[in-house]
Amino acid sequence: MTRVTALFLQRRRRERLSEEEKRALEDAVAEIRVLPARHVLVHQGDTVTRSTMLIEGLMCRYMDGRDGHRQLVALHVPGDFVDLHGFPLEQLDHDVATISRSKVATFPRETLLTLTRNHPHLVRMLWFSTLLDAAMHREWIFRLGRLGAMGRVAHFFCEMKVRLSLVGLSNDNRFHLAVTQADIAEACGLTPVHVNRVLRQLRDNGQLAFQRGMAHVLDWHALKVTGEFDDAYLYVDGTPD
Amino acid sequence: MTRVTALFLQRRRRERLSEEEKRALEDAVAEIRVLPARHVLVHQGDTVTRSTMLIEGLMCRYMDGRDGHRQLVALHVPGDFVDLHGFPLEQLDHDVATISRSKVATFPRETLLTLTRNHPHLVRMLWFSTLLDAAMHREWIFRLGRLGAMGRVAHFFCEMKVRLSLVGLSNDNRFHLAVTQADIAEACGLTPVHVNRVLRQLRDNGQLAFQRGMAHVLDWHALKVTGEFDDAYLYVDGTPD
DNA sequence: CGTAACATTGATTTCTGTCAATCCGAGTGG
DNA sequence: CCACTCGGATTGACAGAAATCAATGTTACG
Repeated sequence: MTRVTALFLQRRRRERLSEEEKRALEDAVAEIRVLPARHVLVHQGDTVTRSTMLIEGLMCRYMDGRDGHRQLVALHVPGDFVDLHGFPLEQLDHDVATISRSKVATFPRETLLTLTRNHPHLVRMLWFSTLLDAAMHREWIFRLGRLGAMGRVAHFFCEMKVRLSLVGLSNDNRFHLAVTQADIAEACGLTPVHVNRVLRQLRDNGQLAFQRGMAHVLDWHALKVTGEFDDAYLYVDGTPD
Repeated sequence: MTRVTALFLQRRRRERLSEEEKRALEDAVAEIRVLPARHVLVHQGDTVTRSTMLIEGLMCRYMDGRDGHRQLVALHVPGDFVDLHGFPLEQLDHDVATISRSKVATFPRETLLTLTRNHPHLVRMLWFSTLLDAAMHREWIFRLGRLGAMGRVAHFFCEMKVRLSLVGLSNDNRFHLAVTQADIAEACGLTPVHVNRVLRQLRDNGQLAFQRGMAHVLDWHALKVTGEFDDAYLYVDGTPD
């Protein structure tokens, strides 16, 4: 029997979850839903009464600027909790939305509270998963603060390739990523027009081809150099699961 | 008797710590040390055997780029844990260092593990404090991705003013912040030269004066507008503005 | 087949980085 | 007490990167 939570922390460097813990987490799922593309799940300031894990699809977290421009602060792939930060914080400081059509599992806040009482070790795993988000946030800060446009886009694709690989959604050098150039722009702090030019350069350089939601890494080493990418911050587990 | 941990989560929107929890946290302090300015406390990749709370001074977390440029990912004021992320993560993905001479309290990892077993509610407060860091990371992503140079520097000073106020280090519109223009540049993803020009503009605009480590907010409202600043992400407890 | 969303391209402007010099203030030693 | 030095701050001239403005092209889909 495959569990909807099977991808949670998959292949991450961490203590193992016991069978009992896995079952407890699985049993905490109250509901499984499908959300349409471009659907806002949580609004900034909402009081959080449940947490959500992404099972299939692509979701993001973002903040709004005064001029209406959005800045993505996270992109979520299957296996990620998309709003677990709201569990200790009780309110969220940002919006959470789908990018493509997504299947999600819902964990009621009350059930999670019970879990934390009965499974202290599982709590540390949940905590760990939110700190993985924080580590990715830090890397995004680095990306935006220190890299030029080429580096930012290259770094973005490097991260997505590794994260999708971890959950079995990229085997060779291709992977599906249902984002538009405008989404990439919102993630990388650029304009869509400039993202377009950068993608062309990466293609012409023979590093990366991206079109219609399909990324093809042409030269992984070169792409990592361009994006100054090192996957240490993703806490990938060396040992097989 | 004042506790060294008295400033922890001070004036943050959260459940209260009981007297017993406060005592347990205080008792977990193994050592109090003074670190010189510009001293690296934790290196990227180090295995974390203890956690550190800043009592007095100013510290930062940063990542190194290939060309030797640093990017700050966090700035810490008294009352902050500077490396609590390392407790669940076990290793850190970034460096932690002092900016000015700092007094810190040390919590051995083992002691914290015991705490988490005996005080489940306190664990959620520690978790909360790391997610406050994550919320600040997100705001920094927004700052870098969506604001121009003026906005970034204005936003930076807005955040520091609010955070220092929370721990009693800014009463009127002045506060001491022992950073150089180069530090501000590393936090805001700019060059020191450009930070200098922006500071001059902010001074000429009558919004902010900063010299020799002393910031003077001349027009709080205007500064917040320039930095598109809203303190919601700091989870301040019952703030009058 | 028409429409809307997305992608592409070129021309131009604006902003920030780079380079290079100078200035200033605090602490130091003669 | 006064040169000296050094880190940090300041300024100006210039180059380069990315934004902006404005079309045009392409694809998916009802």
